[in-house]
Amino acid sequence: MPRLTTDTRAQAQRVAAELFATRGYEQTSLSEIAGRLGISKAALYYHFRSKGDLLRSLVEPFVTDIEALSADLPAEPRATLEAFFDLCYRHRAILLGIVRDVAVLNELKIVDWIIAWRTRIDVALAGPTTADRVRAVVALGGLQDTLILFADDPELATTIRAEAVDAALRALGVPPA
Amino acid sequence: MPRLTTDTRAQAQRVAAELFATRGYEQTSLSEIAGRLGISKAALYYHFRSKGDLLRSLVEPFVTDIEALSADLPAEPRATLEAFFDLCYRHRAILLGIVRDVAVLNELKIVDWIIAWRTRIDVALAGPTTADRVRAVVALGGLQDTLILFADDPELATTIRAEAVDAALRALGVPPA
DNA sequence: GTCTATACGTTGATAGAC
DNA sequence: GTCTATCAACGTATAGAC
Repeated sequence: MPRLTTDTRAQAQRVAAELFATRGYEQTSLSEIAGRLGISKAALYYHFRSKGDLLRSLVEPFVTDIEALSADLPAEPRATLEAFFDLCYRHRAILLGIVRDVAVLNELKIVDWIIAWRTRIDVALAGPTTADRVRAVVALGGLQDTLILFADDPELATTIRAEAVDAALRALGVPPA
Repeated sequence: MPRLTTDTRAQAQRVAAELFATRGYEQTSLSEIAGRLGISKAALYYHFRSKGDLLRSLVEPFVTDIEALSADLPAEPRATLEAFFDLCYRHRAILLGIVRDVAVLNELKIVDWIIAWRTRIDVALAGPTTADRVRAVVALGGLQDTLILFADDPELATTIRAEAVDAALRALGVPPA
């Protein structure tokens, strides 16, 4: 017998991710999540120690993937930008949630970690000086904004990806191959 | 006799802008604002009808300036990008607050307005097709990210501005003059 | 203009029955 | 695993004295 969605924990994560993405973390109450699942708030506490714990369980796969990427960055700038785009695309649900309520990064206490990670990619992409970093910020930041502003566009992973990577590459100031 | 900071209302706005920028809107309580001012929570309600009203009073000048710019856009892409940067720079305090907690845009009920305004600038800068808009998003988004990530850098308005505008211009794909 | 006091809702979280 | 019941803490907002 195939089990479809029997796992309450996984369902709660799905619903939470969706609500966080639209309302933001703080604006989403556990009552609301429980309500959608048709269970009580207290039942949620059987599956998650706290609200922050639920959030952490969503962000964790994202963090793991980022670690993997930044530990093994491609040599070519274009490949790096594509890998970055694809990674953010895969985790676009939780990415939207974070963008919607950046303050959660404080709660997660991973702000320093994020800065370190971004800096590593920035330097690898553009170089160590401030001017280099500015170019990297425009490129990566712009690329990421694409994922947010075209979040609902069905062509996000194809047409838009290609055009966005091209634009980011130009922003970087890398001579065309 | 010179009046320095006698106006409680203005002081409240100053403190609120600062707290919103660091904690985000929802995370900032009126008690905290009142506490910093050395007055009571209730006293705040003399100056502002509600918490949302206080927020609106901060965002209003930003909105006004954006209206002015988008009603009279420069002809040259570079000038447009510079004007956009300078506008965001002038209002960087409240901009940071919004970024910190994008959900406030729902509260302000200006989401549709923002989308319309961004679209207008995007089209003027790059053109009407989706591909055009992607380039514009990378350019403007990247530019704006610069203001956030280098918010504390003293060279933001000078060196960084120049480098960022150049990068955004390249992202746009405009042939160098 | 600012205060104290208070009303009233909602939140995250816990205890204990089933 | 899920429930009901309950908690303390904090939120916005109001009433009325000074």
